[in-house]
Amino acid sequence: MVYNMDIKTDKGEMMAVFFRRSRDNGLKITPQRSAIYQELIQAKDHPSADDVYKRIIKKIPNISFDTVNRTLLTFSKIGIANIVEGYGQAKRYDPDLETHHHFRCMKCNTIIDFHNKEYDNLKVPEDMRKQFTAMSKKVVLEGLCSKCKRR
Amino acid sequence: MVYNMDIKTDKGEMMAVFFRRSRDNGLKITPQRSAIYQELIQAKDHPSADDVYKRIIKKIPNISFDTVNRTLLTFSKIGIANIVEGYGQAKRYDPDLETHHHFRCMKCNTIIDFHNKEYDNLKVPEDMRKQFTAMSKKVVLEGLCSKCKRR
DNA sequence: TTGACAAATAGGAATGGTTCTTATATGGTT
DNA sequence: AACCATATAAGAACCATTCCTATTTGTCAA
Repeated sequence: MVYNMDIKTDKGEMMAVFFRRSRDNGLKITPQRSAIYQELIQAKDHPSADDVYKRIIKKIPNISFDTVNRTLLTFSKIGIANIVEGYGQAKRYDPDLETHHHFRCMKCNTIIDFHNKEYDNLKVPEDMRKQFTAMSKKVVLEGLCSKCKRR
Repeated sequence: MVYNMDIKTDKGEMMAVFFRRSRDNGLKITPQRSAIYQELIQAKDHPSADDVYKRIIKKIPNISFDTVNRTLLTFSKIGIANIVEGYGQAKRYDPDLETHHHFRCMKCNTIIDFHNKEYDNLKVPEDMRKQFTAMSKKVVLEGLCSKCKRR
């Protein structure tokens, strides 16, 4: 008896998305790419390229760091992974200590400040407040700025 | 007649905060530090350490990059500047494409995902929608995680 | 199934940003 | 005015990322 036969796990679905999106974008399905994607969906800690490399080298001992790094960037380009805070740029500083919010252009990485009362008044959810001490909150919008939209 | 005599500009106030906070934290007021802070409050683009260095070298030609970098880090430690998105870490990846939100620990840099309906339903403000195309929005809370709180 | 070709990979070199080290200089205090 | 802890300049070291090139490998069409 094969109980699991028809159960589509989340991860199974994610792998299916991976195959489809790769094909749709004319990308070859290589063992390295598959392994990197698998490693990523197993991870629960928003790993860096180096983190993924360190884990995957146990399974594919001669994989190169460059492949891991390049592949993760490819994943974000075809929309099967997102890059989270820490955009791999130099640290950027802001002397404005008032609560404000950010729009970030995904193309040119410009960060634009904006103010918004509704956003300022957001409450930290109860369950988060129990575990953590939140000292600041801000809304981050990401998309295309007017310059990059034109192109 | 000195019209401006009593007008405290924002920047004047900011400089006052700079002096006070520096003293309170036992930091010396050096020409370099003052100049770096002035440069920062004039900037409107969330500059990187290198950006600030390139600007300030015109005024203090023999200042070193290291001083600029170290000083900006000091500013964020004593709370007169914030570091914005791009925490100077490696890029970090997330295979979860659903809308979710982030809590970031300011000490250990851990990013914790959480879900929240109210946050999901936030509207992009009208004036932002006119200028930009927002493709994602998320709330970022920053503070201390349970581990770092204990210490 | 095989052959051809475009795409992907490994490995190492190069780059760019950040941090460390150390000798010298200086702000703040006595 | 003199002292000392702190800050600075300069360059080396470090780390993450990207580039380069020769080799390998999916994929597709015959």
